[in-house]
Amino acid sequence: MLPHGVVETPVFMPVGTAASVKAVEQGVLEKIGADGVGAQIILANTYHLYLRPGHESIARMGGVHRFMSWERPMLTDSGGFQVFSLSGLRKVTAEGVEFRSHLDGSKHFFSPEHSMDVQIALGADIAMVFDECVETPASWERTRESMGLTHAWAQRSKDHFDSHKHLVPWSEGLQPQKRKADSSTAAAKSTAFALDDNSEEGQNDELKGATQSLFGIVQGGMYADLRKESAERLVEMELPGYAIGGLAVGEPREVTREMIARTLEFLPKDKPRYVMGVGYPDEIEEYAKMGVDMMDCVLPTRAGRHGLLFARDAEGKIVRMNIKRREYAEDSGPIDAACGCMVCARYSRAYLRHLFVAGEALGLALNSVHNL
RNA sequence: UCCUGAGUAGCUCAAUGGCAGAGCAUUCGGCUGUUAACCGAAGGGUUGUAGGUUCGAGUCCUACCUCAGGAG
Repeated sequence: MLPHGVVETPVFMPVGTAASVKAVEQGVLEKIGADGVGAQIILANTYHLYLRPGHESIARMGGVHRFMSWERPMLTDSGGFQVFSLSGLRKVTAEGVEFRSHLDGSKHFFSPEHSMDVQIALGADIAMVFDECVETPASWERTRESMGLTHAWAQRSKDHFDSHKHLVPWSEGLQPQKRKADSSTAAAKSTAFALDDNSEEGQNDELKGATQSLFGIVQGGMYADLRKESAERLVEMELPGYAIGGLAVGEPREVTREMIARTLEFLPKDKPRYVMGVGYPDEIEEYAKMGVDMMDCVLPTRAGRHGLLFARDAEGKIVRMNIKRREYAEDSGPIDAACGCMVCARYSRAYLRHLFVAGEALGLALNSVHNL
């Protein structure tokens, strides 16, 4: 149970880094699916929102939910990955990370405690522990050292979070989404979404008791023994959910799958298990079948903005469609006849190609919606 | 009719007399906890035409053609 509602799993979370799932308006995001139901939960980013417009400003504006008018659950990434991936000048110590803003070069310092303060202020339904993502490839020794830092930071994140988290944050002015309750999140493997704005009375009261949650992040690079150690160490902290981080950073798919499998077996099945940063549509399907409950990825939206669409061939296999290709110039068919999304129901490949080639913003939005 | 300026890739333009290039466009590829409506590759030329000078001419000279501006 999250402050802004129930999330049915397995679930894919669109990435909305700067309080925006790029090119997709919130009202559309809520109902993009074939069944008229859209994203259940989105991801926003601590690092980016801290730098701009600033978490304190967002808190004064009523939190991310009210700020961006998103009434459903939201998860915030802790900023650890951003510090790793885009801050050229950074200094990691046991205390935290000193880094320079990619916007203006100004110096900043993130500790686990500070990351928690920012995520709490943003009003995240689910916050993530502040972790360090090790580069790939990295030696076993380097990976283990980094993993140890992540564990220490996870404990500090939890200690700080537990004494500061909010009840139903910043949502006084917005009605929480009312939807069918399903407490067995990890067990629910149905792909049918059951969000319902007309569910029974009393749902609001139940939601009001929900607090922000903090998930742990398993690291350990590409070493199964370290993955096991990391998972066990985090499970000892008794967090409400666990993520598998540090994957899909350049390693082969087989390695990703292997690391996920070798981590899942040490994570409790009755809590959400979240693989961060994946993936391709077929990967999402595969990992969900392996028992992963949550995934997020920029791919559907970024690829969409870049003209790469995902569709299924006659055999149901996922295929890539580069919509700018000449062959679609007068193709009156939908992206994917079996898709049923609001884009496939209405627009042709030829039109989408035209929009993309002409640089029309609508094309970016429609491509993103289809991929999501 | 005369004067001036300009003619180089599909377009807009570079290139001290010394290997003819860029941007855009075109065609294709890439994208995994977003610095990304982004990044990359490829194709594309008798440098307006005809002569001349020179070891060597997109570049200098002559004539012509086309376009723009000006004068009459």
